[in-house]
Amino acid sequence: MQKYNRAANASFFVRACFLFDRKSKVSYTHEQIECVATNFGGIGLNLRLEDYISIFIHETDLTLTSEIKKKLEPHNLAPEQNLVMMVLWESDGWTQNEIAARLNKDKTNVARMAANLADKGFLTRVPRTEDRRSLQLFLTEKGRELGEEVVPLAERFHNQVVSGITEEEQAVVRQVLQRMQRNVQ
Amino acid sequence: MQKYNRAANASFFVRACFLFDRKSKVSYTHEQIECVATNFGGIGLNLRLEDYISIFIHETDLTLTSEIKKKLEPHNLAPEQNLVMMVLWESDGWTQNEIAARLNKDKTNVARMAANLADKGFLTRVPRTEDRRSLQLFLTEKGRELGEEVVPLAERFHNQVVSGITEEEQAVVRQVLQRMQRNVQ
DNA sequence: TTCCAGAAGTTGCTACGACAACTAATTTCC
DNA sequence: GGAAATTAGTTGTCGTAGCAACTTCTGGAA
Repeated sequence: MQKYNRAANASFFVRACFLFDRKSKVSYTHEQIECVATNFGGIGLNLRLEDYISIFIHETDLTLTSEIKKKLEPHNLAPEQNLVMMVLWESDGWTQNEIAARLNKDKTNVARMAANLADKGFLTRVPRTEDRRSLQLFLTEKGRELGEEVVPLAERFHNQVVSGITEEEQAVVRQVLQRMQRNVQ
Repeated sequence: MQKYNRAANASFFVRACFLFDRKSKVSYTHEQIECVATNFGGIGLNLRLEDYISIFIHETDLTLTSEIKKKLEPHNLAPEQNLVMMVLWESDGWTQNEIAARLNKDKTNVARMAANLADKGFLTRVPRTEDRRSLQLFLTEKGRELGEEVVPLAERFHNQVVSGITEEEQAVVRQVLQRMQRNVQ
């Protein structure tokens, strides 16, 4: 539950406020920051950690992943394993490589997830007769039944995530995140 | 480099288009989707993978992380290790627990990162005299010199990420992501 | 037909992230 | 003053993510 011992947070900012100038050349509105450190170390810092939007995106991702993880745990399913299952619930019989392409994931990880899901009895891995290198993934009855519970759960989670956020805002977020991806590639 | 063997992507969509109805109750604008599967399996799917904004956020995070990872690699620094160093470049002497609070990270992972960074010679871990449980992290000369190169690199990366994105758009993204985090907690 | 390039999948390794369970040091409270 | 609770840090485990190197299989070129 507790990532760090709570007192540390207060002490961090107390010491920061004590040791450093309260004023800084930039003003910040992020509420968790109580005061702004001035850099004495000689290294020119123009940005603070709170300014890096990539850090904020990362934290958001972790928060969302951690919550869906909790909801999936009772079903013996990890978040990314769930994505493999989601593809199969749309329709099964895809090869691991096709699943990897669909999910934009590394084939090695998809292979490990598929092996794990097969161990749990949610799917079977069947070598393709026309190409014995390929493994097709088919839902077992257990895997199909799992979908009856987990698909609604996933959709409820999505609705929870976007509740109170307008379609326009969602569109802006998608477009901006897409642009960020293009910007760095 | 190549996450999956490229042919699989084409084959996924070729088969999907062949097997499934091209029309669907919902229309999508995400360009990577060529056609829309209709669900035959009996499981009621109202959302497709492309609709889950959390998946999109996750992919964005992975893309950004992977790019900064490449840029940091020549400096023998991993992305999250870099965040620990960023805190220390602001000012050093924080305990591991304080660093964890500042970065909103699990103290176990901060401990391992600190040990790793100490092995690399970028910092030293000094037990505090007043409380011998705590380890304070201090930059070594090597660690301080690293900042001279890496801080500008990180700031250039941030500018690259947000280039062509207005302040207003960034504000919307921050506000929406914040709301999503609140929505699930 | 044989050989070679490429494709599908696997194994091993490193880096996180999260959690449980642990040691050791420090506070709290009776 | 001493037992109990709390805190800082560590170790182990599992689930991703990404990369290198490998085997096996396939299909195309000579």
